[in-house]
Amino acid sequence: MQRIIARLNQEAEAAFTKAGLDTSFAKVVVSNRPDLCEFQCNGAMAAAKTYHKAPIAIAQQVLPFFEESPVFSEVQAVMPGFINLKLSGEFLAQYMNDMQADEYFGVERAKEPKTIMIDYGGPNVAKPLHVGHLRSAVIGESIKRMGRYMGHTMIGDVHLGDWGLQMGLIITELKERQPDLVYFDDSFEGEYPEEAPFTISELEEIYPKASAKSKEDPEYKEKAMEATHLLQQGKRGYQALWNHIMTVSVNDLKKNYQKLDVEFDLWKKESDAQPYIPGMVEYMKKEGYAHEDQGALVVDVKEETDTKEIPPCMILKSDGASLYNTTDLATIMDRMKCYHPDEIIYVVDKRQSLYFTQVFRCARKTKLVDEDTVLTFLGFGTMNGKDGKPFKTRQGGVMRLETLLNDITEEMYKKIVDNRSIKEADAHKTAQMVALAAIKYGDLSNQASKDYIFDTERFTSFEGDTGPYILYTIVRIKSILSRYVENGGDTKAGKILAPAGESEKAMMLALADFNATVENAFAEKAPHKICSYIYDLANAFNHFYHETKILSEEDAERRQSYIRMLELTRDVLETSIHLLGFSAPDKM
RNA sequence: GCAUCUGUAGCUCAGAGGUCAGAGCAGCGGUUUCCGGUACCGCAGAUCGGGGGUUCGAAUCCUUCCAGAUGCUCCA
Repeated sequence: MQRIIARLNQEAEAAFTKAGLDTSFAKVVVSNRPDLCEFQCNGAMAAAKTYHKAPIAIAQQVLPFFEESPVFSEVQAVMPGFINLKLSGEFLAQYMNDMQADEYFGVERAKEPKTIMIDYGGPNVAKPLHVGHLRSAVIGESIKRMGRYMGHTMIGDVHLGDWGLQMGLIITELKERQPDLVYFDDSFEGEYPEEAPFTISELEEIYPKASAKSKEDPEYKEKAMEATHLLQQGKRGYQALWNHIMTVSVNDLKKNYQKLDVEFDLWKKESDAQPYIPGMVEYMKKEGYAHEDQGALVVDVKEETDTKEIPPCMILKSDGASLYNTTDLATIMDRMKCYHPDEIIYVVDKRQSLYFTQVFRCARKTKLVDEDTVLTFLGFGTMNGKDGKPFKTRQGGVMRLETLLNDITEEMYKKIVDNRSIKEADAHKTAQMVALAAIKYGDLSNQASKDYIFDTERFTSFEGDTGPYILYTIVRIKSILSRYVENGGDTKAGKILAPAGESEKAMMLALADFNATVENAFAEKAPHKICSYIYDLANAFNHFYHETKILSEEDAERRQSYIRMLELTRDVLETSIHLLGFSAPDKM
């Protein structure tokens, strides 16, 4: 469906044409003075110079042609040359009815759907998720859902960190503790056990211990590096252990992401990219892209327009080992080969900006991607505590994501039980939903690229610009609708009528903005725009609700119109929060 | 040192050339013959970091200074 603003632009263009003026000046925008008008056209001021006329004279010149249009109920030319516009109620009501009939509530889906891979999550094997993983998961999930809603093929890849020293460390520590395990018996030729010799909590305890030891004890580190090397060479026993580590760890990660309502299409790992490396290195050498520099193999990626020195992209370390760059480039090869995406989006910490600049340039220069393959770096800021410093536990340690989620769920549970009589089991489930809304909305309502302060008290509040407030509004609408149905009402009867009052019209205008909001939010990869949209819509509804008797409205047609409006509002709100990655209960 | 980003009300954030700079929280004052008051309405609170410039018009563009965050080949 055409955006309402696009329709208004058409009207404006027609008016300017009729007035003998260039249509390039005919631009309508949402008013920033809602007390004066709903939309405004500022073209007269821009045109003043071209036509050597006073802006107000130009405004008055086109005004009659705006008046002709059926979509406006009120048009005015005011000093210095603004054209103030109000929409006709009938036009708006028609737009509402069309919107309701549309499966996507007016959103224009992509005419040429793209295949877009989105790399987010980025957890490491054998390490628990901590708060640092939150933003990537939450932002990435939202963008993935927005892209899907727009009709694109979105492929979410968790891009698991399973390569490197960490694995060697775990194997080494395991060997110290349980040297008798068959995995360490080189003469063993039988089948290894199916059961892992450790649980996830043991694994999570082993890794930090091993990591600490390796920092203090060079000999231990040597052993871990050796183990890593043997693993990468394919040593049977280590491979079997690696499989166990993967299985135990991935199962746990999946459980945790599920609690966050985050779902990946692919569980690809850094190790999956390793087979591409030898060929890739060979190719880069042969084509002359890569050269040796201080013993390392690098690709120059600096460009003339750079305002600063961009260091070359390193492909192999001087000891011949691969590194993060190598793996990421190989991953790009893998992705191009398997999915041939039009775009790859990386949702990662913004501090990796320079690094990704290097990788992207290298991939482009060495033609690992097509010329028109878009590589997007979506860097997000740090999640800070109330003191403005990176979020920590009270003890100053890294907080687990699970702990954060549990704490906030507990908090929500108390609030829910305090205020409403609700069944124990329901309260628990509801608390989880509200907690997720609190966390995700709190995160997403900030611009992704900026650092933000995670304020538990503020995010979990039912008042103000918060997730719980949005859910409360949805629940309230649902409650009214179900009461209507209980009393024998038919929610599908009738249609939306022209608004009778100001607050009703304001709500319609808010609803009508849904398509433009979603389209823009996805184009700019800015979930916070959806947040501010639903906050406005929720406010518009609550305002309307407070001055309108809905169920006791005596005029049957008007009552049906109200009900249909509520349905549309509920649907738009629920669709929006789905795009953000959470959902609303029926009661709370 | 160089580079990037950020600086808007007491606090947390929107706004990215257009009419008095918007919210929320905190503060103060209201609204209940109640469809969910975890709501709604109002008041108060801002030389948009400072200076200079471009423009009919600048929080928004340019420039400079100040402050903070971050990053600058063999970690990821």
